[in-house]
Parts: sequence; C-alpha cells; structure tokens
Amino acid sequence: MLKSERLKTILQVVKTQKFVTVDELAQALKVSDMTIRRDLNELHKANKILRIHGGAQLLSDQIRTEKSYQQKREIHSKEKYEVAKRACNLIHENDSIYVGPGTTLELLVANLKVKHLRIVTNSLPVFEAAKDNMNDYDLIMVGGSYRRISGAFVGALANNELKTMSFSVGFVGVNGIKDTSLTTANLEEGQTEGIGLDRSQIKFVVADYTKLDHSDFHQFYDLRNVDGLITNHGIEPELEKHYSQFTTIYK
Amino acid sequence: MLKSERLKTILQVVKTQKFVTVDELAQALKVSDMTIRRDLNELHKANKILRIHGGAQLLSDQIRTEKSYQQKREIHSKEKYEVAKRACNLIHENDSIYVGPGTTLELLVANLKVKHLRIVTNSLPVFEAAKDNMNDYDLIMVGGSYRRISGAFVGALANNELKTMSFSVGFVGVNGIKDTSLTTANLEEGQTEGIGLDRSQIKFVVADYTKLDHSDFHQFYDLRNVDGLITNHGIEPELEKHYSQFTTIYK
DNA sequence: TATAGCTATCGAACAATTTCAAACATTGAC
DNA sequence: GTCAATGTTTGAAATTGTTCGATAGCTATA
Repeated sequence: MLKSERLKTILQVVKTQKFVTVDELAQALKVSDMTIRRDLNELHKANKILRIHGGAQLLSDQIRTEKSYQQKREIHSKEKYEVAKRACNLIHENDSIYVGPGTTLELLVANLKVKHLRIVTNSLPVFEAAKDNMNDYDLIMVGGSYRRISGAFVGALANNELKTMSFSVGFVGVNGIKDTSLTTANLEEGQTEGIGLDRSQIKFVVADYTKLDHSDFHQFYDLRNVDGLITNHGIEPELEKHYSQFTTIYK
Repeated sequence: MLKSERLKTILQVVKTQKFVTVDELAQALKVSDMTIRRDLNELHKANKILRIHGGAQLLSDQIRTEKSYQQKREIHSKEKYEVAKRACNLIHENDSIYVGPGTTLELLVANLKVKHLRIVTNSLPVFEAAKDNMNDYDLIMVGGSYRRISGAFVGALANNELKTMSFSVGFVGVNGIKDTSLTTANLEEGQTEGIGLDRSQIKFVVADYTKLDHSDFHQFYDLRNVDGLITNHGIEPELEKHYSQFTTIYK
C-alpha cells in the first residue's frame, strides 16, 4: 500500500471513529507502530489531526464544522472512545441490539467489529455511523418525529414501533445520573429510550464519568433496573462504590 | 502495445482506483518498472496525475469533484428538475404529504417553498433533503429495514407505520411505466410506496419522459388508481394520448 | 495525597528494504 | 544505420522496521 493511500485511510478512520490508537492502525494497515507514529506526526504537522498520547483524534474545529448541531461532540473525545470500546465488548455475534441517541453511542457503532448483528436505533447520527461501519449489519431505523437538536426520532410512532421489537441487548446514553435516576434533557427522547431498554433482555447505560452525580431535567429510568453502567477509569472510587449498590459497573 | 495506448490505460486505472503502484502497473502492462516511472513522470508533467513515491494518485481536485460530479449529473438533470418543480405546485399549505424514494422526489422536497407542511418519507436521501430545506417543516421519517442501494426504509415495520397515517397528497417515483403498470426494481420498496399511495387522498406519480413506456421487474401499482402523472415537456404526443386515457397528465 | 513501581508509548538512531533516476545497453521500426 | 522506446545496472534517496533508553500515565501502597 502506498504511503499517501495509507495517510488518506488514516484520515478517513479518524473522521468516522473520532479517535484511534496507534496499535489499531498498525494492525489494520499491517505496518509497524513506528510507521504509524510517523504518519500521525506528519498529519499532525499538516494540521489534519490532533496527535495525542497513544493515538490521534479529530481536531476540535473539525468536529464543530462537521456537524454544526452539537458542541458536545468536541469535548471528552478520548473518554467517550474508551467508554464506547468497553461497551463493544459486551456485544456478541447474532445479537439484536437497541442503540439510543448520543455521541458515545455513535462511537460505539462506529467501532463495532462483531459480525452478524441487527442494529436498531432511533438516532439518525447513530444510524449514519452504523451505515459507514465496514461490517455489513442488518440495520433498522425506528422512524418518528424528528428532533433537530439531537437527531433523534421520537414520539408515539417511534414508541409504538419499538414496542413491537425485542432486543438481546440495549444501550442508552444519558445527560446525567443522580442517585438512582437516569436523566435527560428531553421528555420524549427519554420515553423512547426507556421503551428501548424495556424491550431489551440486558440493559446497559453508557456514561463517561462526567455524567455521574449530575442531573438533568427529566428522569426517565431507574438505575436499579439496568444491568450495567458502562463508564471509564476516571470514575471516582467513592462514586463507583455508591453506584455499585444499584448495578454492575463496567470500567 | 503502443506507448500512447499505455498512457491512456494508466490514466484509466488511476481514475478508477484512485491509487496505483508502479509494480502493479508494470505487471499488468508487462513492461519494466522503469518504463512505468517514465510514463508516470510524463503524465505528471502534463498535469494528468499526481506522482507520489511508489506510484501515482488522482489529482486532489479530481478527487473533490469526482463525487459531486456523479451526484450532480443525477440530481441536476434538467428533466428531473422540471418535473420536481411541477410537482411542487400541487402542494398547498397545511398538507400532509407522503414522499417516496427517488432522486426526483429529493429535488421536490429540496425546492418546496409552501409553508406549514407535514412531510413523511421512508427515504433517507429525501429526508436529508427536507432537513436541509430552509423552511421548518414537521418532518417524520418512516423507519424500517434499510436498503443500502436506494437509501429507503422498507419491510413490515415501514408498512405498518405507514398504515397508521393519512396523507392529503402522496408522491412516488418509478423506474418505469408500461401500459397501466407502475414498475420498480425492488418488490419491498414498491410495496411500501404502494401503501403510501393507498393512504393518500390524492395520489401522484412522478416520472420524467425517459421512464415512460419502459418496464422494470416489479409491478406495484395501477396507473388508473393514481390521480395524476407528473412529467415534463419531452413526452411524445402519442404516449401522452395513451396515458391520458388512464390518468391526468401534468407537464 | 504522595510515592514507588509497572507498563505502554514515545522518539532517536541505525539497519534493512524499497523506490528512484541517471547512465548506458538493447531492441525494433523505418 | 538512425532514432525513439525500452530494459538494465547502479548508487542515491526515501521509506520502513528494529532496537533501546527516556518518558508519560496508570495502579497499588503507604
């Protein structure tokens, strides 16, 4: 493979996954890690990516311009990536999974490598990410009314459609977790996510540590009813102990 | 093989593959690598390709234009635009409209200027076009299984969802119209479109003149049950007379 | 919180490999 | 034979891989 071809591939990967490690790239492109480092440094010098310890991520301004609808995307990219990778390990071949809206869950489906999955989502960004994933998944969109701000489909249509389905695993993101309450900014979105969880045999909530011990307006689910809280290492031991009373912590 | 012939072949390969190595070309064209290098340098001097270490790649401006070129050819074809504009005039304030998949219908929603509409579609490209339209429409997506090739959502989920709705006007595109049959390439897609029409008080089929008197594999609706065929001026008088037996022609 | 120890990552230096172009030899058409 | 195109040789340049000591980041322990 030509060098410029490799550089282009790297850029492509960074764009879709927001973050990559040196090892991942070295394995995928079948070159040594040193070569990848040199490539990343070159791309960094050309101001195409942001070089960080262990890998690279999208430039924050690229994140902003790419999708103007959310500034959330530009922060905590690495943390979200960690959480997403952890969540990937909980998915197995032939699963039918529900994936709610949220940037972390976009990363989840973008980084999935398990084969033979049925992915159901009510989020357009998540759908797009799954569509761009190299593996050829059975992809189902839950339609409904469109919320421009989050890119999610919600309302009675979405809810009714979800109620006709059953999932082996379900993942939702949150804006905050306070005590045993999962909270979000929008009532309708929370309701739809709640139904997605209800219809899932195993229920996971995905939240980097910045979401813990914070509360948003609408409570939409009880932490005691979910099977796992997927977060990253940044979680404070005190909080971990607190939440582990109610559910399993994956970090 | 003549030199000029070889140069042409190389250009062709670069165009289709974006990247090519010296070795690949040397083996394929059965000449020495040195000859290929000389060829590549010549093409580079003529500004036809970008020479890079180990091979060659498309000029960066060719890469940029390449994608949008295909789409522009598709989308901005004059005939489709005419048809789309004509269809726009059949939509009025406060309508609830169903819009099926198809490039002409993408143009339709992109050019809509009527206010206070509810737009329902099972096509992702149509949805995206409507989303980008400046007017703030009530936008509803019908979810379901995703067909990568056309960007449409189909199957039982989509069908059931459509069956719960009622539209004042419905628009579908076709691959071909033969006698009184609307035909399309995919059975499921046709079924879903058919239901969209069934649920519409006024039913329109949209087809530039190239679609008339052509047939695709699956028949999904009867022309005698639609209220209008929207086409452009290129239609042959003979065909117009033929189809006007079955429905109203808008051109 | 601070510290020590561990591991992964890093870049510099060097070696191995690949690619390059110049110079020259060869081929084939006229 | 002449000339243009092509092949071959060869040393230089570019790229990549490997080794290794330094450093960053994390974990466990006090």
